Amino acid sequence: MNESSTNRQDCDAIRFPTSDLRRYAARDSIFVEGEASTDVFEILQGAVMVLRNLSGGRRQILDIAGAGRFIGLAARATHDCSAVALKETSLRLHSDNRNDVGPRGASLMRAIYDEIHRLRDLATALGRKTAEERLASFLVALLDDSGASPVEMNLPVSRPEIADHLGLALETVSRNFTALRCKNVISIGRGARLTILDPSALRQIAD
Amino acid sequence: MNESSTNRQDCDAIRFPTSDLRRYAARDSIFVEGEASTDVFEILQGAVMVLRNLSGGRRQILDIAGAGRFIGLAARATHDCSAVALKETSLRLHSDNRNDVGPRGASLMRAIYDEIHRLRDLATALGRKTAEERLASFLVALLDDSGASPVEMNLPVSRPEIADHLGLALETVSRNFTALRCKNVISIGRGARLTILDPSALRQIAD
DNA sequence: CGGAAAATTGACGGACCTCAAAATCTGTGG
DNA sequence: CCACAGATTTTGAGGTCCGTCAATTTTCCG
Repeated sequence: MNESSTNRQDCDAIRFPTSDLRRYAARDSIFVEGEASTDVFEILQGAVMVLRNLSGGRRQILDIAGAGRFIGLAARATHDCSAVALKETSLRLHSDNRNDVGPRGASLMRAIYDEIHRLRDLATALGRKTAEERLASFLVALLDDSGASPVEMNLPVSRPEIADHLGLALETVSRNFTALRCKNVISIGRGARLTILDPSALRQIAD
Repeated sequence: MNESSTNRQDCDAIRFPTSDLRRYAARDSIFVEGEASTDVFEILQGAVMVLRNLSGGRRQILDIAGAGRFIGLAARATHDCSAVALKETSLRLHSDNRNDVGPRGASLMRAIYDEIHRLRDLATALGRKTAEERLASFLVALLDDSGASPVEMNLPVSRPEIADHLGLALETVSRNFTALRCKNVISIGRGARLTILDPSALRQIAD
């Protein structure tokens, strides 16, 4: 029942069938839980979310990754989660050669270690942090991802997606955005625009 | 103010200074968050928990690992979490040679991939599962860890530790043990003794 | 400008937490 | 073997943070 844009078979994804480059439009599926896994993807442009689906329409967004990041890591026979493009995205394929010891193998290894670190952060937030602490942690992670200190940024995802990343209801996310704004820690602009007014206060709240 | 048994410097841990084997008593610290990380440990006997500490005495137990498992994976300059022995435990040290392509490197790689898979399971449980679903998921993981299908098992951890693993209060854990018992899914014996009466029902609840 | 989508805000309820007491288990000594 | 004390687990009562449902406001975009 879904329109073709969410289907890998007939979208931009295979525009370069003989190349190791692939392009996706917003909401395009990159890979699906249970699918045979062969490759690792490097994000050249755009953004991707990695998620698990549960019964009852529930979902957990495990990662929100931008340019420079790898996805599809650590799959053995099949993927244990799905990946969806958040906007126009181009990926480079890397055959998952675990025995590659050269510079490419080293950067994959580093990416795998970062993945574990991020998942530990996420599990700690989901298990033992309050809603406000989770939101602050999320914003700090975005801040750190973006290299230097871009006090002003564009949120890569909307409220429902932040909620499914932080294990909250979207209304709770909205309420805590407001709470942080009232404390003058952030400033909320039009649409996805957001300014971190007080990064150190944000980090302190994030704990 | 703590007795020496919780201190790495003066416990059994360095009984074999020139060997790659180390022994720990229950509650001994194996490594601590922030500590320089050099090696990976293979659990030969015993059990270990890996955890993060937060402000306010909160903690998140990220992993509960038994014999055959590796811990200390994915540390770069320093460990990003701590590890504590749950009982008498012996570990073998592996220098973390990421460029090892041989059989040892392959088994480390497999362990790293398993680690990521487990962390994704945990994050999904903590973010989007109910208390009963989390407890069922925990018991299913123990069941699968233990190889075949040992319908009868010994819980490696007590109620407070299960609570800090599942992001719940210990009373909530206890109440949900009772709930599963009332549904005839499990049977609770003396001490840490526990019997899985209906594994498939347990898996269904775990979702 | 105008309709639809997204975000915010409000009221209320529920799942889980906190505090507290009772029950059970463990280990020690008589 | 039993008694007793401490620790662990279970059970109970009440409170709170967050979820659900719903209305309003703001933003998006043709």
